Amino acid sequence: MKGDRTRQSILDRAVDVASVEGLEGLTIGRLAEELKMSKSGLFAHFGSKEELQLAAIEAASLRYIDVVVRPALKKPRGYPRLVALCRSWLSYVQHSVFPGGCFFAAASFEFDGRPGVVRDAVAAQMSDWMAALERAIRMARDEGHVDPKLDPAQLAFELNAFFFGANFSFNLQHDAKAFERARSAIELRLEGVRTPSLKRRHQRAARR
Amino acid sequence: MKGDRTRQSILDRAVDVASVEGLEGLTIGRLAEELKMSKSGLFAHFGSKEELQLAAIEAASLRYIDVVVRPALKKPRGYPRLVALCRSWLSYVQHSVFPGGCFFAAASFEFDGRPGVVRDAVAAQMSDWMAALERAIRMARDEGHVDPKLDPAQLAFELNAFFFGANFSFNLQHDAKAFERARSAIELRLEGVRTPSLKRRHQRAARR
DNA sequence: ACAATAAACGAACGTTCGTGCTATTCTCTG
DNA sequence: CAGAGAATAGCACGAACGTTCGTTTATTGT
Repeated sequence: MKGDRTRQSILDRAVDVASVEGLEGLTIGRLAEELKMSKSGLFAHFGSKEELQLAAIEAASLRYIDVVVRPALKKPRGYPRLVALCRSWLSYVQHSVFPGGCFFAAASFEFDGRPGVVRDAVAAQMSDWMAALERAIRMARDEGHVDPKLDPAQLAFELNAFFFGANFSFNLQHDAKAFERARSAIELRLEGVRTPSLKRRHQRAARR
Repeated sequence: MKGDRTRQSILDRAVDVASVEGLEGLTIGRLAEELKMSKSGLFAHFGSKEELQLAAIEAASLRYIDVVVRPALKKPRGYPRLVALCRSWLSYVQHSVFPGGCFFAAASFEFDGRPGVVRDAVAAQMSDWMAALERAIRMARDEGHVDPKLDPAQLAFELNAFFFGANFSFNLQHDAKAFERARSAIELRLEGVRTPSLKRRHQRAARR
């Protein structure tokens, strides 16, 4: 239907605006102006600002999954997929998939410390993401690619922190070395828990 | 002057509100209401909302330095001071020095991707903080407490990322293990670059 | 093609926003 | 203790906010 297409184009724009101005700073009037439609026409699609915010979070999540998660799932489970996930996260920020930096990082820091359904939705999305990251790590452990004593939640915490750090250095500080820093932090940590691969063992054995 | 006292109490409240609602969400009317004074009376202290925001950033910085930086400076330079800095950062968030979580983390993610003097002020404060952190690391290196090949800016990036991660896990996710996670991440990293202390060398030598 | 339905519009609502004025009250100081 | 100057209050402003309304224009199914 026509309405669905319009709704989608509204949300595409809303997500971009919100990544810059914040979900609270996102305004119906401004959005309508940018899309050259009436406030009331736009408003009717959602019924309230809060519903618009929730829909924007949902739309942002789809884009996020498309750009960050899905490509990494093509890699074989275990270490390669985990590395791919980290790589695609950094490139997701580097290529400004959301013009204001990572939508969810921004939303997380905007709504922490404030109650409400919007905050709950943001927290839920972040939990989903952290769970996905943790799952990738657990698989790498179960495949024997990393130290079996490794706590997946702990590593997920650390990797996610590096992602936030990269987003911060790149978008606020405009640090040219932002991704270099993040990459080497991640690499050091991952190499630290990696178990020597069969291939490498064979290589070492062959050398003798 | 009476005005100075009033101004200070306004800023104290403004900083708290802004840490929850954001610097943009901070509103003169609401602030005046909470402080039981008139909008215009409050307004006269700053002349514009932007000036209020800048003053709030300044006030938040003073509180931050007081709570995070200054206590750590009492420790001897080098590794002890670096550890103290990390500890006081975590406790600063744990004790909700700002009710909405770290003021500067929130402001950083609110204003990244948006131009203007407020953003510049936030970025400058964060640069100062990162420089201070880096300095503490460099001292530890110069004192011979950590690996001389260590890049201080790199470690500062990583520690700061862990701080953001702790703030996120604690304030948005309400993860009970937030600080445990952050602490062990920090400890692992610091122990990794630490040079064996003289004391420990003596201990090891004595054991033989 | 026509009736039914969906989508978009324009105008207005009451509030709140930041920002000016002008007047009043308070607080220091001589 | 009086007068100068700072601090605060009161009121009004235009603009923007989210929201509601009745109406008009498009799109759809038959």
